[in-house]
Amino acid sequence: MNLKELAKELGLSPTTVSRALNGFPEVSEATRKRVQAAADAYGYRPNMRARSLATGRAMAIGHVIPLASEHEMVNPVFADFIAGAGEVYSKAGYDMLISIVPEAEQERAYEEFKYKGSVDGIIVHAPRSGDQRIKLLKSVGIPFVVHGRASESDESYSWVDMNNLRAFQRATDFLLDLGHRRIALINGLEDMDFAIRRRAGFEAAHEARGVSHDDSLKFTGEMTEQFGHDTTRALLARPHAPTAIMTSSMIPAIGIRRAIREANLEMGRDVSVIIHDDDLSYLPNGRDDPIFTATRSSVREAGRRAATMLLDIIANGSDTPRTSLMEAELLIGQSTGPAPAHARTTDPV
Amino acid sequence: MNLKELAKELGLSPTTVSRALNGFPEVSEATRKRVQAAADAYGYRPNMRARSLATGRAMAIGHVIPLASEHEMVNPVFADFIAGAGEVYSKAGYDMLISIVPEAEQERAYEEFKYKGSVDGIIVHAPRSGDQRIKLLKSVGIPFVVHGRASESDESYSWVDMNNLRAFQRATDFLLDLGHRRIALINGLEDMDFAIRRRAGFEAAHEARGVSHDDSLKFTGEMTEQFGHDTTRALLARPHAPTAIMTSSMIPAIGIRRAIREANLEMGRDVSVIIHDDDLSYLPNGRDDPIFTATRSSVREAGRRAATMLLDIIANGSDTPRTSLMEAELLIGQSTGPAPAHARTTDPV
DNA sequence: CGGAGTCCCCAAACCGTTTTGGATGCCCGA
DNA sequence: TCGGGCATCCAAAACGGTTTGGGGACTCCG
Repeated sequence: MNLKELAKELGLSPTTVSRALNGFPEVSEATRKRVQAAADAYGYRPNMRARSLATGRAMAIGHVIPLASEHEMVNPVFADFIAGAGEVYSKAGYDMLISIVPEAEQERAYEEFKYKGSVDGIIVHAPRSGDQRIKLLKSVGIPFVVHGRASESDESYSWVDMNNLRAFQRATDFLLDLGHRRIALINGLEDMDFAIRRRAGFEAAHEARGVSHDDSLKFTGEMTEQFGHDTTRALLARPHAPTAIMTSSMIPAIGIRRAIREANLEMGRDVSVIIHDDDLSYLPNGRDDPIFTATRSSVREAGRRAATMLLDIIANGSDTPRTSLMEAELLIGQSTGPAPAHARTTDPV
Repeated sequence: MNLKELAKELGLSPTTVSRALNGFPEVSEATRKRVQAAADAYGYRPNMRARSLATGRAMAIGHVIPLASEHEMVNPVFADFIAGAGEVYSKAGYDMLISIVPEAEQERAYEEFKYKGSVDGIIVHAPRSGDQRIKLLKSVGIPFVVHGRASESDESYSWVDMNNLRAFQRATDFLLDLGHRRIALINGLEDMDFAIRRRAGFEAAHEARGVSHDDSLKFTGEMTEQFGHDTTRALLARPHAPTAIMTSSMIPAIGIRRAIREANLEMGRDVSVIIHDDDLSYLPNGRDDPIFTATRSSVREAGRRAATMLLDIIANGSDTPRTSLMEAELLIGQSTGPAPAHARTTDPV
């Protein structure tokens, strides 16, 4: 059942039917009701392709999510981010288009989205240091919002981000307060923006107290369970093992915990651990008595905000870029405690 | 730059340009090359909305993924399944549309996909016992492939599934061989098809040997870390605790391991654990020496197969439904061992 | 009574492709 | 010489909506 047929059925012109259904004022209330009733009865739904061809709006948002090159890994936080964004889209009648492409083909994916006319806006995921994509998208001229920020970019653009620096600075402070002096950082890939900022927070906290921090305790890699485990095992085998470990996600933290147990040590007593918790629905850290002491910020909420922001930019234009910075909570759990006495002596390194 | 402009630029009709670019034979090789060169030079990409309006094909596949009602959880295996499917789509020039909706609104989502004309086919996720969606989709008349099967349905339809029954039967057999007689099953939600089949395999293995199995050792719930942990803790506190635990996913297994350690027991010695491993990219179980003994079947590969099958059905029609059953490997890891001697006596229950 | 203003409605153009149904010119064989 | 076949191109009609630019009927007012 299409518009023309419906119009004929009603003895009206397609124009009037269209206007009635879209709530234009040039149609009497009586006929509007009649049209609406008929549309419901026949189960009429306007064809989106035709509509968007006519209006020029695709009523869809594109997400390009990169496959980390090495293990073709898809970052598990995307699932929750997308769930948050999807909520907003479906309320607004928008579709969500997802394109999963190898790291290297991302730029082509953006251009295709634009030129094929299949989306009205784009969410940029996982920005890296000096990311080229932002420049590209600005030149392409399509509305977009970045989840995160591109570190060394002087371009201005809209973004939703968590205060990574502050979160990790606070967490590091907390460990320093507990007497820890050798703290390891098991971080995300080196050039990911979030990893850079977290590292900066980690280092700032040390420097504010004049505590030395050396690079042999800092690690970067893809956030897998394996990475957390292997790194921790190697760390604990060192003569002057760290007394605390910070990491960027729940997933490697599980591996860290495994390695600590394998070394017959106890987390929270022998080794303290602080993680960043994205509040993933399937890996809850616990509300009242969290397993891990954590900086927590809901990635699903970030998805909601980014989507809301993007739809707003599409609807109202953006003279000046919008930004939204979320602060993380610091939740004390069972995985942290004072540094063991024998380690409290001056750092021998 | 659209087709009309390009045609004018070339001094040709839109018809000829369209045919040249789409490889029709009615255009000379010379002009085809000239058109192709001009298209490349101007960076022309056909507008997908217009094209699909004209052809009637949307060149997009829809995935409706349900939000588990209680915790609004999005199943983390979707990420990998979608990564696999996405690979296939992008090679074939298809887009992927994702709609994340609360459990209850799924049917509406399917109808919208169809009537709005935004997709050519649909992948059905997470079928449940006696699922109504299959009947709905057949009546709606849109090609679809189910990831999994709907247990009590007599309808015929296309699906890609893993041999859940056989996998869990083999795994249970393996535990029985090792002398275990009290085996717990921490399974997915009761009416999920995969959970039903796995339970059936679990029970079949027991019955084949005349080993009793009682329902007090079987649990169903959403596959979170917490669920695995809490259930295991309760189990281990029982007077006649089970000596082995089977579970449906890596995620609860992590909680199971945590609970075992908290009880000062050792996995693989005091309590054996077998999991099903979906081979998620961010939670690798290890290749050569797996952490968990596991039945393994790549959900990403399932995504590839389902997508390939669906595209084939769309292209060639489907007189008879297609099916693809994947067998899981049984990988021996560190989490299993012979039943402890003191438990080998006849089951006191 | 005539003209202006409103209220409803409609015919036709348009969005950017594909596809149908020729049209043109040329070569070839009868 | 003429008709048929072939190669190459094109004009116009779809596809299913929205939007522009009126137009008729009615009311109101001078």
